[in-house]
Amino acid sequence: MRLVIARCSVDYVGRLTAHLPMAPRLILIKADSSVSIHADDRAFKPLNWMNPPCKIREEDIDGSLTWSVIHGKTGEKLVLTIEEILHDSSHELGIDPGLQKDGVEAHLQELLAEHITTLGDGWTLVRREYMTAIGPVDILCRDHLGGSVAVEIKRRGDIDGVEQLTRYLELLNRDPRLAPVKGIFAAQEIKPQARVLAADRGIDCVILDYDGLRGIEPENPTLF
Amino acid sequence: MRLVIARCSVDYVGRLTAHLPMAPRLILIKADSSVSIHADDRAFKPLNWMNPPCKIREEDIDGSLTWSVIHGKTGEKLVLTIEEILHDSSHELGIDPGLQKDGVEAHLQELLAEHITTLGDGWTLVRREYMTAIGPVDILCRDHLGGSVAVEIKRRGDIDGVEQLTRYLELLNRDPRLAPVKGIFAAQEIKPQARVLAADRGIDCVILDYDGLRGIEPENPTLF
DNA sequence: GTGTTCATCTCGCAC
DNA sequence: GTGCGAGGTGAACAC
Repeated sequence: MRLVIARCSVDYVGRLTAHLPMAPRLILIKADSSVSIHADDRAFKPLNWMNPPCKIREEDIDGSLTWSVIHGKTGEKLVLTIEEILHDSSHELGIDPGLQKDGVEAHLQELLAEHITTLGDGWTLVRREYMTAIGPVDILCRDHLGGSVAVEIKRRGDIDGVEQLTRYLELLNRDPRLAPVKGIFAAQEIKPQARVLAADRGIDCVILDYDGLRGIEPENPTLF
Repeated sequence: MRLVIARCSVDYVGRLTAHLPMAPRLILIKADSSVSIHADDRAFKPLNWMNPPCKIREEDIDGSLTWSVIHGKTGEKLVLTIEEILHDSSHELGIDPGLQKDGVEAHLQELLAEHITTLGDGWTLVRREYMTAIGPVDILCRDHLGGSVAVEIKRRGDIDGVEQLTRYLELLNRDPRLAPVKGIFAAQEIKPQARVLAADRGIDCVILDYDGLRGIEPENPTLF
């Protein structure tokens, strides 16, 4: 990884056209040749960048330094014009062991499938990721009377999720072995608008208690 | 901006729980106190980060360096345990003049509004951003016969955009001053599935020629 | 490869 | 503040 602090201007031509006026910035050049330009705020997003795979060509034209970064597949172009280099250092980092995550949608699905009776006594799991022509339904199960129920799981329940479940239900209800199929929209948090739309479509809403499903004290986790 | 290359492990507890094992990485500490941890690949996304507003507390416990970053509003926590610092430098950058963009949806909307006859001879603009209860319709106009037309503009036309326009049309058609309202889905590129759904809903699709609208040679832009 | 969906999405804007 | 939509979204996973 090469760290450069420099006064530079940047031009990007690709999915859009963008320009950064001359100013001091951080330029990150990583081992995969990807380049990102950072200002002195915002943790997440660089001002400008080029994703791998790409190639960097360094040129010295009329005493002004120019770095051209070209994407290998799309031909997108990022051109840095450098007026003054204030810092330049390189470091060997090696490949990263990577991030270990917990608490995402897949895990919610897993937990709810394991504890399907959370939705009602006597309910049984048919299967997770029940395949349909337009995609997999998160969970297909049966209620205590044997009626089919399709469950759509989201971390945060939005209007889109209700639309998605609606499309699944429309399709599933064409299958005589399943019909009639009820819908349940399950999420850790459901937006009011999504709740209204769900009610209008005859879909029940269920709030998922992540920690409860894990059987852990429902308390804010602390590190130390 | 402070640049630190260090062997570190990272724990994040907040919207999810995540852990990075001990390894050499870049730690960026910006002027707004935001922190991001980068591996030696991927231009865009840090391995881990904390957005502003946040506070950093540095501690030296049992000879091992610990940086705790806590978000000011949500209480999210990022804890860095540092084993060895390989590089540490600070740089004054000042505030950035910012990115100038061109070619986004707003500009497409502007251009199409200016050249509304692109959609048909004798068509007239009613207004851009026509407000409804569920949000603004990109363009409302009238065709050569005076019939109302709602236009949804996207850079890339996806199934979501068709759903969105459908909701607007449903609402607009309840207004007796406007009904019946036709729909047009306009984008630089329209996905086949979106096209099928639009056809099914009686919505016309129009491909927007960005350079054509600008009156510029429809050629790939090159920098030099 | 293309398509679909998730994300600690981030970010901006309007109400 | 909250909601909604855009993003050069990026990234992962299925087909």
